[in-house]
Amino acid sequence: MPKVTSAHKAQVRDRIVQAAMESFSQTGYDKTKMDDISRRLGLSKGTLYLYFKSKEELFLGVCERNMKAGDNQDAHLFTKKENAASDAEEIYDNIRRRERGNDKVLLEMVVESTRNPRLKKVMYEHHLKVHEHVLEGLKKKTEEGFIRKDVDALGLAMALVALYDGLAINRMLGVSDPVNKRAWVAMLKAVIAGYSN
Amino acid sequence: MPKVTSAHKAQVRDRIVQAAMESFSQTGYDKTKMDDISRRLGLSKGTLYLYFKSKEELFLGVCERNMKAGDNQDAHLFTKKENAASDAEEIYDNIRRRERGNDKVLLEMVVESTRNPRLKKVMYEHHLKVHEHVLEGLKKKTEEGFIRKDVDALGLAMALVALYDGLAINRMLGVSDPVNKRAWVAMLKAVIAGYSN
Amino acid sequence: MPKVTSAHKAQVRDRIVQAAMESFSQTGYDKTKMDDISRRLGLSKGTLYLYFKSKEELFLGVCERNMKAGDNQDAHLFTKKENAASDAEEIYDNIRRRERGNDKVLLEMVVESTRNPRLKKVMYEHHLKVHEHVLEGLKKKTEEGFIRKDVDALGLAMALVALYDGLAINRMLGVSDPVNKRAWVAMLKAVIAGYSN
Amino acid sequence: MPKVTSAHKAQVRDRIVQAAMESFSQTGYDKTKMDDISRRLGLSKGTLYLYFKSKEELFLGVCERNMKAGDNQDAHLFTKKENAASDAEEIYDNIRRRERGNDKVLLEMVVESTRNPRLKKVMYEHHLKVHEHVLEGLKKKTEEGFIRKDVDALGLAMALVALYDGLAINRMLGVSDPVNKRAWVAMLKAVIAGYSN
DNA sequence: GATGAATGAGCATTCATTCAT
DNA sequence: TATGAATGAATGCTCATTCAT
Repeated sequence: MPKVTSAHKAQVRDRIVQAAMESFSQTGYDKTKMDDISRRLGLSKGTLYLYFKSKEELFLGVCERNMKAGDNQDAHLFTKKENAASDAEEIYDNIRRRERGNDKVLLEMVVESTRNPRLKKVMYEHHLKVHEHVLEGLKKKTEEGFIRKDVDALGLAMALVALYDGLAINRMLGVSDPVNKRAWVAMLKAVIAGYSN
Repeated sequence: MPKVTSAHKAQVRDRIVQAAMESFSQTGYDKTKMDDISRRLGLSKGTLYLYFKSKEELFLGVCERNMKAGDNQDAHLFTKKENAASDAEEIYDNIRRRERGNDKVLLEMVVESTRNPRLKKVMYEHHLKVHEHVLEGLKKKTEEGFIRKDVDALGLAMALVALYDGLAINRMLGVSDPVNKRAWVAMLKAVIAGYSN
Repeated sequence: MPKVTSAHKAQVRDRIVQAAMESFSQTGYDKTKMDDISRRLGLSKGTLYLYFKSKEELFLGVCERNMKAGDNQDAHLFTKKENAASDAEEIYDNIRRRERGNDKVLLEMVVESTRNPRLKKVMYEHHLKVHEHVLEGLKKKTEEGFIRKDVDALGLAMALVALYDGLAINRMLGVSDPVNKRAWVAMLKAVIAGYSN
Repeated sequence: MPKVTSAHKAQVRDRIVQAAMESFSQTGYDKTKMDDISRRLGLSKGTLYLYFKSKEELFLGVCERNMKAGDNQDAHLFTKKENAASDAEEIYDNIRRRERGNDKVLLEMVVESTRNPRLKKVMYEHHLKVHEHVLEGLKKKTEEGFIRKDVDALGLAMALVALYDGLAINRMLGVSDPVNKRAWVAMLKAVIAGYSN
């Protein structure tokens, strides 16, 4: 995937992606100028084009990196019914921590993806992976006897991800994290109450 | 707010907003050209500026209209525990039906709102209204004895809205409606199982 | 010259020219919008086009009117050597009074005339008339024996007009009227001292 | 003030100002298109914006340059009474020579300055400098005993400048240089006759 | 005659991209 | 490799002018 292979190149490429992500986050894809990114890096505009063929390609680079990060991190999951509330909070915090800074680009990415098939594919596949990851966790809990066997685990996994994504939208609109957490907890408690043994 | 006031003018204004919404939905705010919108309408570019003093103002017009539409529509709610699944589906379908065509702009609007305080305010306030609306429904169900009294109704209301919003993101990424509905149902069943008497 | 002949028409035409002159004075030809003029008049934009075929034509109307106004007014002239200073002041004041409000358009007109042959012609001819008018005055004074016979009266006449025009430029730049008058008086005293008997 | 600083850049900047001056002179500020200027230079439109951030800024660049040029050049002044006429002619020619090409923009500048405070300031200050410069010359002549001590030297200096400016207006209107010179000479002879010892 | 909504050519400005050094 | 000056297509917005009512 990297255009250039020496260690140094890979490093520069990484710095560019990082700076681009910050810019895209703050200003949005369209409103971010290549100039902004290069200035943020202390590099010349021309250099960006040594590593990425176009602005769009750079954006895809950012997206791909975001899709990779944290892929395999283990989400902490429920322990026992009584701890539902505090467990739920911890889960929320964990996910939040992982993506510090990402959230705005993520939305941006979703919006862009409706017009960019390649991006859509990358994101769709990543989404599936996340679903599977959560599903994995749920299955483990089912095997441990924590969750009832007749639950639609995949449906629930997808819903949990969607819930989290929806709270990201709240955050964009200025809803504070504690309030979001409250919504998350209220829902998770319902899930545990309803689906656990 | 309307620059021109006669009945006919209000109608033209509406057509413009409608066309703009379609364009913004399909192409995104930045990539939509004023020319596109006017061409879609069969009007001249100049005319747009008789009704909206800038592209941004037009976008806000679209946003405000979206925020208004369906404000007071009653969401069908749960009937009895046994019907949980089919009720959930119906709710989902109801909301979906209301916003046909809107979903993409909505995301676009969220993204833009992070940079436009005025838009952010409009959307935040609308969000609150939606929360209250759902809360109202939950309270009625609580009074009817369908939902347990110790439930954090507001938290749950917010979570339901967030869940729905999150599924909108899924849709953007190409997740099919039936699959989304499955996630929604899985979650709602959990809520009913966990929170209803 | 008037496009329409009934008394009422002529009157409307006059009001338009007057309003246009004010607008052109304040904002300059290019920056003045037809809208500004019509709004100032409380007439519709379309109406302007019933009286003038184009913006440029309207500007010419303004110019022609300016060129006509005050053509035959008699400038007060020198009385006797001893009164030179006060006479000079009075002359200056007289001319000033005549053109209240005009000065800015006049400059504007000169600038435009370099690109508009028809306007140039109108103004050039007017200029000649003014020269002749002043020349007339000087000749009378020569006959009265106040001015020496060997003076180049036409050259002097032109110079007096130019001096006055130059002071108009000063005014544009913010030089106050008293200061301008001082310059005028200093020069006129020299002329009287040097050329009178 | 220059956006770019290397030697080569300064040179390009100069070429731009020069070309802009020519265009503004010929076509006037408003009617000159950025395209015209860039085409005249054989540069792209975008390049202009590397050196000046807007059309207005470029116009100010032209103005500032015009205000600087020839600031300290010494005007030849009167020698003796008998030479009044030829001296006057020479003075006129000298000033004329200095400003070849400028005259139209100067008028344009005056007109614009009534709407642009920054420009007004630049021009007003330059005007003062010119007045002082001429005053200096007159004072020297007074000390040399050529001019009478009781003359209002500052008033006279201002009047001389105004006379010259007024002749510039004549030129715009198509009055030929010889004719203008005749007016100038007629007036200067009067001054010398009236004010010299 | 009068109106003012509609028009669309015109223009300043921006910014992704290239390329000579 | 790295640079950043130069490019020019693209686009939001303006405003003189027209014309149906």
